[in-house]
Amino acid sequence: MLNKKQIRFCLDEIGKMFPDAECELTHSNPFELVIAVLLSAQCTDALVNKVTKDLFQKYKTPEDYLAVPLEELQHDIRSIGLYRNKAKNIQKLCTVLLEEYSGEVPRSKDELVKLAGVGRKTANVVASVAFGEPAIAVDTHVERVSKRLGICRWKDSVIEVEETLMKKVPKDEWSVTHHRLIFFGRYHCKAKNPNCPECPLLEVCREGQKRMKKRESI
DNA sequence: CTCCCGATAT
DNA sequence: ATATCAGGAG
Repeated sequence: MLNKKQIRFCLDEIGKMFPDAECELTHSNPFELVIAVLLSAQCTDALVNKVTKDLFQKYKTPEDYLAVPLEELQHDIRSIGLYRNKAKNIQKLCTVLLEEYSGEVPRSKDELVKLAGVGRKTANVVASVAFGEPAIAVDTHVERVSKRLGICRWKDSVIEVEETLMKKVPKDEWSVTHHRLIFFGRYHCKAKNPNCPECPLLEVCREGQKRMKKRESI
């Protein structure tokens, strides 16, 4: 496990690598962001953006998503994958938005996670990106990177990872750090071929050092 | 825990 | 061919 100083080093170095890390899901309001993040489960941002380009032209409001049959919405998001669950959740979510929140996206995480298809990660993203609340959404990248670096333990659950990050990262850096960890995981510390040889964190990364040794022996 | 699921990179 | 992708619900 990394100590406080080592974690500070990691955050600073990752900050240098990705100073402008931000949400890559295209959206122009909180409602579009909720839809985009919901769609992004187990799917790349690039593909979500490709689909939402047309989707957001056709559907502007919760009413619009409820005005078409479920099958039509399924068809419109089919290329995303998991489209049956996602289409159903979007219509459920829109119903609740209209009935409980007069068509607006609620700001608090507690309200957000109650919406269909919105779990802890999505709620954190929306709270952070749309409403400026300090939050650390733990997705596949944040989890993998935190575990490889030794910011948390390998066996930690996503909630434990989130709690550890909130404890070890200053609150005013939560949102930036969250995005930088995603960029680091997406473009450098990738699931398949992490770029350990060119990693500025190699000196503190046990996983990276392990992988480098494995390379030498081949 | 399993299921949902197509697109893309490797 | 197979792993992976800004997960969530039952």
